[in-house]
Amino acid sequence: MEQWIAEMLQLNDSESKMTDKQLKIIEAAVEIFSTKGFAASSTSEIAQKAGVAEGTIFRHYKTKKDLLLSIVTPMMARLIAPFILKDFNKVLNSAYPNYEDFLRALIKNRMEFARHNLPIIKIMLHELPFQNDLNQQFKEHIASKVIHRMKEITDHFQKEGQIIPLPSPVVIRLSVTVLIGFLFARFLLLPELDWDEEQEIEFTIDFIMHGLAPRN
Amino acid sequence: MEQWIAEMLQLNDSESKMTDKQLKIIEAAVEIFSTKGFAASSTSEIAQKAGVAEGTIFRHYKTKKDLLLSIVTPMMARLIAPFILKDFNKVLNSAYPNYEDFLRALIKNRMEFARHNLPIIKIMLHELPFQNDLNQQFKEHIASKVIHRMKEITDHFQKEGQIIPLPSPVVIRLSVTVLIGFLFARFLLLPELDWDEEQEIEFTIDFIMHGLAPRN
Amino acid sequence: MEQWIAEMLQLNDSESKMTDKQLKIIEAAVEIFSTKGFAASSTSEIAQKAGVAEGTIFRHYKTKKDLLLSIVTPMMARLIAPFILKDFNKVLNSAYPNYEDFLRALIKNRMEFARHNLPIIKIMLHELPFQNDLNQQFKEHIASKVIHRMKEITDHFQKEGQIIPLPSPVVIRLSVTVLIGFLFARFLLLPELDWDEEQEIEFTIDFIMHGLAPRN
Amino acid sequence: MEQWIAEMLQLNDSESKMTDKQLKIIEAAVEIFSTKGFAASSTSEIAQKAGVAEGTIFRHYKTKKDLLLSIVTPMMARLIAPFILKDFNKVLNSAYPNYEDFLRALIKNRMEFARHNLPIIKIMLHELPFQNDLNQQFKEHIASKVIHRMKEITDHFQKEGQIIPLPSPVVIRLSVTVLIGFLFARFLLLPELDWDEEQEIEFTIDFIMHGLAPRN
DNA sequence: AATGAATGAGGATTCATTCAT
DNA sequence: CATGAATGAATCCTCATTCAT
Repeated sequence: MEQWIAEMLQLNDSESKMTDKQLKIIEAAVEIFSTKGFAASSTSEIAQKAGVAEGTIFRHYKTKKDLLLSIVTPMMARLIAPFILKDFNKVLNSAYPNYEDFLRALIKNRMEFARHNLPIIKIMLHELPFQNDLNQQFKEHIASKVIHRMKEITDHFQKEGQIIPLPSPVVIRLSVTVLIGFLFARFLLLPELDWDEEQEIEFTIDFIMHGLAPRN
Repeated sequence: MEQWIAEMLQLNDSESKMTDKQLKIIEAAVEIFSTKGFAASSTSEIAQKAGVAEGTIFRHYKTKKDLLLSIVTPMMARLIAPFILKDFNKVLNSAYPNYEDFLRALIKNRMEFARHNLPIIKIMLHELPFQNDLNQQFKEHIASKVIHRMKEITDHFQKEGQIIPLPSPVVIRLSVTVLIGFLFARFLLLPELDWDEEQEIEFTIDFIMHGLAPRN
Repeated sequence: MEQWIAEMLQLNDSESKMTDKQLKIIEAAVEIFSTKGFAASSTSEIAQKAGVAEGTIFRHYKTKKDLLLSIVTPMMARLIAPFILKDFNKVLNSAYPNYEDFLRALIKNRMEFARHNLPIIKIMLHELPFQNDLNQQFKEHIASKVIHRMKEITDHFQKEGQIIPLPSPVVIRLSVTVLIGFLFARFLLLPELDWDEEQEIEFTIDFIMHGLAPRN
Repeated sequence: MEQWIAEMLQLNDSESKMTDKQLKIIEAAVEIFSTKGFAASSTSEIAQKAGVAEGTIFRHYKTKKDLLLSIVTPMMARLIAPFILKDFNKVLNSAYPNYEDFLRALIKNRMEFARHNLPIIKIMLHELPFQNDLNQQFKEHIASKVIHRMKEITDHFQKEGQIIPLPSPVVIRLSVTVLIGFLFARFLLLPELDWDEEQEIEFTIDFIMHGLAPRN
């Protein structure tokens, strides 16, 4: 778990170098928050698991909540990374000649993302409903952007006649719903199953494509 | 909120009379648990909101956890009520000549259920990952039954050639995913929107039906 | 255990008839007080063990402390019963021609008493240091009487030259110490041992008699 | 005789990495436990008397029970210190040519011990019957060792013909009973009396020696 | 930067006692 | 008489946070 956390945080905080202890604290916090929930986790347990004195946590993070935010906030950005890449439009026009390819790329990309960031994603899911600031941050900066981009894409493929001309919120909802449903089943609900991911992905995409195919 | 709670608990405890205070406690607990999460809710706050001495809570529920279970456990049963109705088979064969009708009945039924039990459903969703006993209860008594029934239904309509002969777990996952995705969006993610439920339901069903239509 | 408790309390409260429930309460209290100590015993546990509602205890005994006193106080009187029998002087002069016989009678009598009242004796021992009123009661009404009588007896046998003419407090202390030490070992310290009581008593008396024999 | 004192103090010093506050806590706890009993003492009262926040107690002692044990357990060892000194055998053979001298040394030694540790001894006496772990600890590590040593000594002096050849448990019981009886009377039962300790000790030893003298 | 002792407000829970039924 | 629901003060204990070192 260490590498990707360091990596992830360096992305965001490229200038502020993390101490070794600081990293250990984040690692411990991620594990404990993700298994017990934020409210049920104690800073002393985190300190212990991090091999750090209790006070040390508060030298780096003013409050327990701060610690949470320092974990979840950067993850938010990465959650929508594929939707805000600068060359997304280019990609949109050239790389994905059809909705199916786009879906396949998206699903695979987010799948790897989920695979490597599962604990933090869990934390995010659990705390979004309770932490108002997180919730707002999510709605304002994340959801709106994803929806915006998805709308562009949907419009694009609808114009091309590739998918059914339903209102774009409906198309987005249906697509995303199935996509997230798959990830949810794969990683959260039944992670212990022996999934044939390739095949499931194809079933899933095929399902969406037929569901959204223009009616004749 | 009072009526349906009373109703719900009368279902379960038709003989055991709840005190007035006990009911107040449950109501307060439901509201507080659902807005702050179990771990972040304090019994003293519950007592205050219920207009009851804190000790009174513990006269009726040995533990805070007990109070949670007394709220969530009966809800579990009702969660799958439509799947274990005695006359389900009859219904299956006669009332729903096709998968579409079945889906429509199911989606509408669960929609009403969600509408009337939203707070407790929230509690359930939030606590399932953290309360091991709840989780196990859910997997053993709820999920397995739903899956079992869904498999029967899927097999039935697959035999009739109404839906694509994919492995039933896949069919179930795709159907349920879309269904739950809709309920989730409607009631949890964007409840403040002005939904045209009838139309959304039709879009959703249409999407599933085309997604699962036999390929020619 | 029931009979002797009833008996004991009827001795004291010969006029006020105990309810069945009241008796049950006393029985339960004796058992629980003696195994957990007064402070660590809860009235609710007593009520439960007595098969009685919590409130019922307080109908008969105004406070938990009252309940304790109602158990211990009558036992106090019986503790010194042999020392205040009306015909004690007669007995003194006629029945016990020597100190040895007196000791033997005393030791056997108190032994039976201890055997039949062990739990209450335990309660008394444990609570005497903590309950000031009990303590005072004990010193004023019990200890002083025993000492007074013992002094008479000691004086008597010292005058007869049967025992060493030490100050009577010393003689009393040594005699009583050995006696109680034996009872303590027999019933409290090592009750599970297989005691040959007759022999131990003879050893004990012989020890005291030689220890107090006039020096030549 | 100073040796065991030195040793005893080393026992105490070795573990003293005590904070000032920690010491205050122990002092307060000893006083309150000894006057009200463990169960009737509240941690808040201890904290108050120690001039410390209540939380501080639990930083040093996980549990109220832990606090009790940290007071009583080391006292247990010191209770039998004179019986487990390494050079006890030497002492046995050389320093105490007769049982009387041994008794005198023992009684004086334990008397000083009692004088200086009265409150903790009280705590021990009160809690031994209720705290199972303490009880077991006492029986296994303390009582058995004392009895073992006493048996050696008794055997020794019986072989020399100095004391009556009764079964050693009887001899031990009688000796210890009188000794403890004296300490009990002196320090617990009638501490306010103006004791002539030297004389009482001599009376007591004389009593035992005559009681255990070989019959002719 | 790091520690860890100290804090005190707040946590869940227990308890003796009361009172309407 | 007996009940048992209700109480609220008190209990033991936890926790996030501070601060002197």
